[in-house]
Amino acid sequence: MKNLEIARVFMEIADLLEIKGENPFRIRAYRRAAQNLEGLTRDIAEEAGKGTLEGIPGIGKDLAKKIDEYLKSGVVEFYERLKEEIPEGLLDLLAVPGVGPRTAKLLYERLNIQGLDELEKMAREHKLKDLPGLKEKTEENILRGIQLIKSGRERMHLGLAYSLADEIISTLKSLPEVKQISPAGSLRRMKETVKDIDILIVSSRPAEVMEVFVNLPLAGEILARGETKSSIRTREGTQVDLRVVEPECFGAALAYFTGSKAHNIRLREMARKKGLKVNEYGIFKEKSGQKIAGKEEADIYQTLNLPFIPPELREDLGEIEAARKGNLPSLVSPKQIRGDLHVHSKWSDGAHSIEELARAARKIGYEYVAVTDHSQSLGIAGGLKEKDLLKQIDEIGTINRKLKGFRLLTGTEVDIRGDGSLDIADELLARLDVVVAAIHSGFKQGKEKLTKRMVRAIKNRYVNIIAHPSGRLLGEREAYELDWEEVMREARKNRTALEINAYPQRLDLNDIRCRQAKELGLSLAISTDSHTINQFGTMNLGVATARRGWLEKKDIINTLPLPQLIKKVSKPV
DNA sequence: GCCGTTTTCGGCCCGACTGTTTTCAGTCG
Repeated sequence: MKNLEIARVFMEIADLLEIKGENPFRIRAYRRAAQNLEGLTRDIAEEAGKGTLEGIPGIGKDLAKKIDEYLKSGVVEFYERLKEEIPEGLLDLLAVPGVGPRTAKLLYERLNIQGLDELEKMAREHKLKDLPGLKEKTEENILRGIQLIKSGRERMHLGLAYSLADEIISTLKSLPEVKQISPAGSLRRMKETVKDIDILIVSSRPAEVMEVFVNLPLAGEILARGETKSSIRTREGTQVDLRVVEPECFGAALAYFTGSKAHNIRLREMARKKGLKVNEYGIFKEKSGQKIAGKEEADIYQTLNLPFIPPELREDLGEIEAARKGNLPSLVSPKQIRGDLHVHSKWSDGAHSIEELARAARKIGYEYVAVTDHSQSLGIAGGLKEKDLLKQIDEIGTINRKLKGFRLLTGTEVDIRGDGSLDIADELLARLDVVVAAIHSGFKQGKEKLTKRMVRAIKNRYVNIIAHPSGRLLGEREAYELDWEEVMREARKNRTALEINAYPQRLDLNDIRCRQAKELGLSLAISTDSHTINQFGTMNLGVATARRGWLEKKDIINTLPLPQLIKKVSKPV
C-alpha cells in the first residue's frame, strides 16, 4: 500500500511550505491529509481506482489530483519543484529542538546552511549569534539539540514509557501538595510509541510541586521551568512535561493535554460554532467569558453534545463523527479478557514450568491459558519435536486434573515454513486445543510469495490463530510485505483468527490493522506471547492496541468463556 | 488547501515558555 508513502510526501510538502513561509492553513491542510492517510484502513490505490479519494477527510480536489499523480508516476511534480527551491537538508534542521521553520529559513538565507553538519560547524564557530534574534544561548541550545539527535534517541515504545511514567507519578503522588495526578498526551492515548511523557497534576501549590519535579533524581537537565508548566530531560534522554492546574480546571486540562492535537482542534472548532471557547482551563461562553465547565473531562464533551470519547480513539480519525451519531464502539476492556492464548513454558524458551504458568494465570483471574511452545524448526528457541509435544499433552492433562476452576489448553506455536506448510503433521495438530501459527524466517520473500505462504497457513483446518501477523519489531524490523486485504479475507473465510500480540516491541497487529480487521469482520485474539510470568502484565498493552483499533468485546475471542471459545475456534471438518 | 444546519468565499484553535527584546516572535504541544 502506498498510503504511508503519500502521507510522507504530504508531510514533507507541509514542512517545505512552512520554511517558505506559506499560508499556515494551507500547511495545516497538507498535515491533516497526511494524518488521515496514515490512519486509513483501505488501500489508497483502490480508492483512487474507484474515484472516491475526495471522500477521505482532508482530501479535496487538489490533493486527490496529487495522489493520482503519485500513484501513476511515482512522483508529485509540486513536491519535486519545492525540493529544487529549498534544499531537503533543511528539513533535518526542523528536528533540532528549538529550531522551527523561521529559524531554518534564516539559517539558510543568511549563512547558506543546508544541513545538520553545517549547522553544527557554524554553531561551534559562533557564527550564529550575529544573526538577528539569535545569541549565545540559542547557539548552545542548538548544539545540545544536535547532540541529542546524533545520540539517536527515537520514540520509546509504550511499555517503556509507561514504566517510566509510573515511576515519576508514584513519586509525585506521595507529595501532600498533589491532589490528583494523571498521565496525559500520547501516553494516555496508548500510542504504540511515545516521544515524551506528559503528566498533569492538580495542586493549589504549583511552585512546590515544580520544585520537586525539576529536582527529581532522574532529571538530567531542566528544559523549561514556569509557574504552571515545566519540562525536564531525564538522564536517559526522555523529555517529561509537567503541567499543574487548579482543581476546577482538571477535566479541561486533561482533555487538552491528552490530545491529540487534531482531535483538540476539532473540538475547538465545534465549540466556536456554538459561540463557545475551549482551552485548558475550561469551556467558556465566548461573549461573556463565563465559564460553564471544566472540572470533569466528560463535561467538555457533554457541553459539545458529545458522549465521552475514550482517549485511545482521540486521533481525529472518525471518532468525532461516530460520537455525534451515537456510534462510538463500546471498547474491549482488560477485565473482559478471560485467558491468554499464546504462552511459552520451559519446554521451549520460556522461563517457567507449565504448572507455574497455570498457577500465575489463575491468580490474575484467568479461566484458561494455552501453552504454545515453539515447534521443531525453531531449534534456537528450543522448539519441541513431535514426540515431545505428545509428552507435553500428557503432562498438561495431569496438571489439569489437579487444578480447580482453571484449564490449561494444549497448543503450539507452529512454524509456518517457507512454502506455507507447517512443521507439525496435521494428525498431531488435530489433537491440540489451540494451534497458533507464525512466520519466523524468510521475511524478505516478497509480497506475493509471503501472502501465498500466509494464506496457505490460514487455510489449514487446524490453525486457529496467526501470531504476530506482520512480523514487525518496533524500532528494529519493518513489517514484511503482505496483501492485507487478501490475508484478511481468507482469515475470515477460513475462520482463522489474527493475533494482537501484546509484547511491547511487537503490538502486532497494530491499531490501524485492527481497525481494518474489524471492518472486514474478522475475529482476533489478544495474547501476550509471555516467556516469563511477569509478562502476563503486558496484556493491557495488547488491549490498548485493540482499543485504538476500535475493537469491542465481541471481536476478541479470548473474552469468551471456555466452552464458547472452543466452539468458536473449531473449524468445520 | 479544505470546507459548509450562518458561507462555493471567507473563514480556518489556543496558550505557556524562552530568548531576545522593551512589547514580541518563534517554538512547542
